Amino acid sequence: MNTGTKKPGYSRSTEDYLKAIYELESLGGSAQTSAIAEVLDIAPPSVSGMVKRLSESGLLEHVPYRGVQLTRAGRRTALKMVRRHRILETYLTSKLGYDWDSVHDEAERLEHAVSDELIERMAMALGNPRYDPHGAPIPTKDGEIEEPDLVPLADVPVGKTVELRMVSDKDSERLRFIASLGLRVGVVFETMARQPFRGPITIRLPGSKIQVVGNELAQLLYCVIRGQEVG
Amino acid sequence: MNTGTKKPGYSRSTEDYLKAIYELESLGGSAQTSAIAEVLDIAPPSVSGMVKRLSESGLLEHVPYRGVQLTRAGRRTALKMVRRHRILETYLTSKLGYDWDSVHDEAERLEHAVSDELIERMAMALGNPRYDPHGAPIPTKDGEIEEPDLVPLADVPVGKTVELRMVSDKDSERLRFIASLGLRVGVVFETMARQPFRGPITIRLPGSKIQVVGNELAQLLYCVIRGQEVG
DNA sequence: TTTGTAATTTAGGCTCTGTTAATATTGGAG
DNA sequence: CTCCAATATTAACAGAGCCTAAATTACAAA
Repeated sequence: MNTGTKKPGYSRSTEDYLKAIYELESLGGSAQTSAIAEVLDIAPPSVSGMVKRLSESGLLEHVPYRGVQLTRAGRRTALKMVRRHRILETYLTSKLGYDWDSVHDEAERLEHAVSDELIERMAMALGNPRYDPHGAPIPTKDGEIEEPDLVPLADVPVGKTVELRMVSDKDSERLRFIASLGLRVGVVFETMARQPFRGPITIRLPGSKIQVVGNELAQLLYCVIRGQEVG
Repeated sequence: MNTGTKKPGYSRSTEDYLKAIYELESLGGSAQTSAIAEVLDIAPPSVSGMVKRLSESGLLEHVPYRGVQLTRAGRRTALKMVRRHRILETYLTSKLGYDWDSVHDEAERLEHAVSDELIERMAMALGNPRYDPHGAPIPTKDGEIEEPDLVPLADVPVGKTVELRMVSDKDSERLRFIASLGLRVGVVFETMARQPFRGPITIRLPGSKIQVVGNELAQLLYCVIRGQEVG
């Protein structure tokens, strides 16, 4: 009577791989071995080995030399890890006074140790938030996630009013720098000018504060365009 | 210039062994291989192997066939784990609505994943508590722990007024049963009678509620004697 | 079509932490 | 003092997950 749908209980490594692969898939269709290796800071042959084990467990499908795709079961677990990570980040920020640039590492470790119950209690205590402190959408308990339609600041035309909606949580230094420019999730500002050749972008923040943002950074600042300045 | 005192970063297993050995030492002088194996639910030869590695790391001293004792470094780490565990239990109980019978397992996993900073933030949010929900003393940040002088209820003479101060957190079912008797840390009651031959003890709780407690359970209920009833 | 380069996988090894089976030591009972 | 039972250790091995070096495959450029 055991249909194989008991308590999964995957290893820390397994959880890390699934989450990483999920995040790579969200960007471009399927995840390459070398990309996984890069994200997890592991040698590519180690990834080959692990991918084999994970595909034998039915968590992903592997076409040798081509890449990897999560199965339904794999995606379910990956989304659970994403939910855990983002609830944890939100909790640490709202309830324990962490800054948005210091929650990532803590959540990265805790996400493997918490129970479902603890996560749901935290979510409850937070009023079931839909976004984490970096603006990333939090998957629901049953694995649904909003796919927000955002534009990197680097691609916003000049003269638009935009709202900053999401920033990558990975690099703590970068987050500190972003905050030091006066940028935070929810801030509304205007694009004033952009230099050619992937040059920096000038923006006007609330209070008419002017800042210049390099192109590389601007690619990681995800915005919604809210309106258009009168020329 | 590396004196070997950098960031420890011990494995999950190492942390479990050290904590278990610390707790065994608190009961009877030194920890036997079989006792460690029992507590950690591991085969004795595995313990022999691990003990060898831990003693090579300078965390404990091992006299073959005799037993094991923590070194200063070992005790420091053990007490850190105990602090983590007890702060976590307290936090989960006070801030996230857990019952005293359900916090142990959660804390057991989290204690390996949290950072020092998170524990200190939790402790701060709780007002630096000195006892966990089961009445166990919480070691300070620098590894000092109160050694409360408590008497098992089983050893309290009849006719005394006592306060329940501490209960083992290990067995969730037992904790539920204890609570169902009306017993909680801090409750003051009187010993009314005791049957011979390790028989049960009759107590009178606040509101004159009478309960009977088996001897085995009574050995795990640690009390202070507060006064004496007039014969 | 051939060929070079980059990406990937296979082969072989290592550490950690666990297992069981066999052996050694200790300490108490006779 | 001897011997047995309990306890502990050693030996041999397993598997997860990492590594490097060598072999293989894919793909694009010539």
